[in-house]
Amino acid sequence: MRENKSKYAVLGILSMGPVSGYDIKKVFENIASNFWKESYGQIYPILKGLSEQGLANRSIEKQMGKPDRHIYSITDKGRKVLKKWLIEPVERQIGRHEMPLKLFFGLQVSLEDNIHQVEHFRDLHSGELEDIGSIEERLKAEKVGDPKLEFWLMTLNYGKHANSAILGWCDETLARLRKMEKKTKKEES
Amino acid sequence: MRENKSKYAVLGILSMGPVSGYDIKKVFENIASNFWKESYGQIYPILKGLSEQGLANRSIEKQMGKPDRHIYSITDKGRKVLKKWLIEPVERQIGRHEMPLKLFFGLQVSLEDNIHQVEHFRDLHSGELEDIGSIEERLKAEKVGDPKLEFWLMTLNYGKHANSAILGWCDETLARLRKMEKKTKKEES
DNA sequence: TAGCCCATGTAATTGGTTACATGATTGA
DNA sequence: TCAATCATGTAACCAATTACATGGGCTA
Repeated sequence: MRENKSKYAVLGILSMGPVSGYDIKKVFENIASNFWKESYGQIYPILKGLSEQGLANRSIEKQMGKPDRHIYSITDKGRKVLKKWLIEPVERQIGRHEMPLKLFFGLQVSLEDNIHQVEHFRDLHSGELEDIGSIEERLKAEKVGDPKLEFWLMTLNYGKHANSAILGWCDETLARLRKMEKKTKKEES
Repeated sequence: MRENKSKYAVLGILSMGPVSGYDIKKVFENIASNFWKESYGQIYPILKGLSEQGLANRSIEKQMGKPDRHIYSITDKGRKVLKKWLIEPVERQIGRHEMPLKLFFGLQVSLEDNIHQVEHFRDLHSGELEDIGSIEERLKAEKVGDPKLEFWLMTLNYGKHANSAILGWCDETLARLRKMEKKTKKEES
């Protein structure tokens, strides 16, 4: 089964209050960037579909000097559909991870090349960890007393665990690769 | 830039020795299932493309009582293209993680529902950890002395770190959800 | 005898990104 | 004055899965 998760992601944002397609993109970029993303090419057609299926209603908000905002609100039917999806058990999904794939073919390049690749990969993820940290601080300040905050912090914590684990793996892997490097140098001499 | 990584994944398998499309699928399923997968719908057209571009050569192996095997071998040009990709730095990729997405909308369902979901998610990943363990033992026995072994173990270690981190997150998250549950019960009484 | 393994491939469909089109306002 | 932000949407394209088509041999 290949369900359209984007549809539920959008419906989920609507469940927290009426927003525009533009706003939805912003939420994913600014709060949930750590585990989700959506492009406009998905969001706008989905919003159209949701209102056609009676899962959301559209109203237009006029602004001066700026384009009109198309605001969508979730309907009772929409909320029901969302809840049904939320309690459905998640399925196992095999992601595609480029870093281990490249290392799987590591014999094709030099140990030095492999080391550079892992070092670069480590940098990417330590940057991500920092980003999560700043989102966390911002939310803790902005959302005091908001009942959503506790759930949002849990999703940020997911990113913290995932990225720290990768840093740990990088360090172990770099140590192993450097050990191999020393060994081959010894054998050469 | 939206590069075709499947092409390099297939080329990478060919770099380790001549194989058929069927074999390639098996390698991903039995050794690399932890970080990669390919469907026949991708593999066969890619192999066709590779031989058209001079990156692989095809030969046919006849078998009795079984269908012919179409064996592909990598060419020098193919090996060069693969190496170029292997040393290119990996890009940051925002995956889509359904579990934190659902938790992001956690307010829409009961704490109990959230707990069930996380418990189920935990089971999935502890199963995955076990799978990785058995692949590791099998490889250690089968591939003694093979220079690829060390690299393959590093990719398995990636899965170990990633999955252990998720288990840790699940435990923390379950504790937090249960604490919230107790608190709401107290408030009700 | 039902179902899985062997083995190759194509066609249909869905999922997702990127480019394009439009245009005013604001800040560096 | 250049770039960014605000704001909505479509069209073209690429990536990937699933279903379909074929068919013999093996095993529970």
